[in-house]
Amino acid sequence: MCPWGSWFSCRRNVAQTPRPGKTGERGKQRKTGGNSFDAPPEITTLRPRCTRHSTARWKGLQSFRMNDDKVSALDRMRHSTAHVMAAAVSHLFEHVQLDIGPSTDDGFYYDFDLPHRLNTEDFARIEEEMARLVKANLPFERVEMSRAEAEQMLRERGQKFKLERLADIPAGETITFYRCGDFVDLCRGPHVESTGAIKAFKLTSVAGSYYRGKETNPMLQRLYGVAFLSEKELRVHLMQIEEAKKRDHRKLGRELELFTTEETVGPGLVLWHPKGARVRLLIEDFWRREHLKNGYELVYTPHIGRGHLWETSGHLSFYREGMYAPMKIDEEEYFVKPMNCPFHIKIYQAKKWSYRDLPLRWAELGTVYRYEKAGVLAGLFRVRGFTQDDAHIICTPDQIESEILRVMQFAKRMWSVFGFEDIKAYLATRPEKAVGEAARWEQATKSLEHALQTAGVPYEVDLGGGAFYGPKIDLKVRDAIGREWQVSTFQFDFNLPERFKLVYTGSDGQEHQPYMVHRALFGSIERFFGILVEHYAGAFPLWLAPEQVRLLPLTEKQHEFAQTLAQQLGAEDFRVTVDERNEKVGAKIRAAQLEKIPYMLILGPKEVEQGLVSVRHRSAGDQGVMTPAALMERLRAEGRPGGQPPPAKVQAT
RNA sequence: GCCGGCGUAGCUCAGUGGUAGAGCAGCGGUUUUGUAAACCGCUGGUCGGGGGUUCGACUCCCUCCGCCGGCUCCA
Repeated sequence: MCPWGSWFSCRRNVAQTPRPGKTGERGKQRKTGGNSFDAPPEITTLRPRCTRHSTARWKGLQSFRMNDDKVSALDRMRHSTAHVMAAAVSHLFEHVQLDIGPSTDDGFYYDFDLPHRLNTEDFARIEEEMARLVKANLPFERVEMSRAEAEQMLRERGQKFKLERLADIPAGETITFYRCGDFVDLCRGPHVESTGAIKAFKLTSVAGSYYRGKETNPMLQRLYGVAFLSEKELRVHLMQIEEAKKRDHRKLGRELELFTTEETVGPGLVLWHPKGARVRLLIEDFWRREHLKNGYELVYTPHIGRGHLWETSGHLSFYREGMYAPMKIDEEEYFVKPMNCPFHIKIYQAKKWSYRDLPLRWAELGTVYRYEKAGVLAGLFRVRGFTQDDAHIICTPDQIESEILRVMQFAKRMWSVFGFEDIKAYLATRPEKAVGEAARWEQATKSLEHALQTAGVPYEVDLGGGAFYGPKIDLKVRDAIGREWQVSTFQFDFNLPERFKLVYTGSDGQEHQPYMVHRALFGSIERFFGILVEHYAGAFPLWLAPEQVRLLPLTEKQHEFAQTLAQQLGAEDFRVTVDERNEKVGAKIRAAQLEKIPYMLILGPKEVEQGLVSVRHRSAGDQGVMTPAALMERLRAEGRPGGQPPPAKVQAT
């Protein structure tokens, strides 16, 4: 079983996260879901705002609960707003069963069961009723009760979920209710003094959610809202949501003709259009060159393999639901690959290796196919066919530490080229059920931690959060608008070397089992591309722009000059087109701006006469005239991977 | 997979049971244009697919597909 299981899960966490605009609250759910009752917020401070995938199973973190006095005023207010919303819903609808209603990263939610199907048209009424309760400035009153009293009260009110939540509260713990007007809720608190403290809120969405997050449980209706301490903050938040929407890679992907998916092709299967394919090619070329520079060899492996291989690897027994049905070839079953590792292992096994040959670093942009449930597919973030930027490192025990450090530094540099400087790491250690000797786990975990310390990457430890086959490091990066993305992963694997009986000959002439590390820097090229589109808001830096320069002749009298220039630029490997349409230059500029082309050259009679170009940059605006040579020098400087764009001047796009 | 919403031209969107519309894009003309949209004309649709109700369905019902927001799954 492959190592990518846990990588897989990280990816899922990310992919599942709300679209921009509904930033980050969902992560909270799982944390609160298992709690005994209407839970107060837990550690929001560990995650920056807009964390989009913090659903992560940080078991270590989960056990940590904030004390009441540490709950921020904002969280307290949001939690109280959830109660007010629950009160409003109880007033407006019949037979409301309450579950829980915690605060989230930017607001709150409350889970209910009621016969009426809530929809967005109900929001106005609910908000109105909430506003009424806020205006009445009703006090929140804390009420302690004995378990018997609490049970009786909940039973009288017919609150079956609350009764179950009550039963979860450990014996000896104080049982508290909060009363606000006629609304009483089993809740640990704390709350604001009175509803008047609630300043600015808005209901945002309604969604189904399983009771206690269990698929077999009934599905409740969850109302989400956002809440802030002032109207102004709420407005700013709503504007940020708008900004995130503008960056949605699915929208930009279509507008900029980068990629599409198509119903008759199948969901989760990506069609790369020429412009998107060009960007992808540039990314992949860069990736390959960097890997070769960094001591990797590149390999290629097939898309399908015999069933026997996947039996040995363990995929068929442990991962089959993620794999597509086999195809029969010459009476033999073949499977489309969900992972690349077994093939890399087979390359290793093609000959005998000595300790002198190690470490081996083999990389592949391997396209894999995995079954994903229909409901979870999302743009490029969650697809059924994708390309891993995969590599496997096979080394001796005394090489692992330097190898891990090397990978860490490699990742840092790669991310920085794409403008991601803010990186955080999560070290996941041995879970209860695990394969591999304890000593190996310990050595591997230590080497991971040392690498993090040496590389100076801030990290948190997720105790027991590793996959059963080995410890791992996951990296998160922060994008241009502050959202976090789970991206790279480095995972030890004590399982596959065992299953495939991997060996090398040591200096003692004996056979030893090598260490194996799986790593992906970008995760999946598709998803990385989607992140990049949102990070750059579609305005790729010069080196990645599918079209770098567009020449805009004023009239057809300048076409010839434009073509000559275009040829010169093309000869220098710049990606150039000429807009020869019968349009005014303003219209040509507008088109180029909307296509987010970095440079526009306006060519009129003056330029032709003097042999100059009038340069306009998509964000810096009019740059004046210069010689073609000067322009090319500038393009070369800016057009290196990671090259700096000119200072941006505010410009409406 | 589950809950809710949505699906009308390439795109964005009007259209509440009685002959399918607009803007943009595209195409053809006119215009020869100086840093974010010239003007005129034309083309373009099984109203996501299938079934049903009805004299008549884009509109109402059922079902399937896809998309969006969540939940779940994620060895």
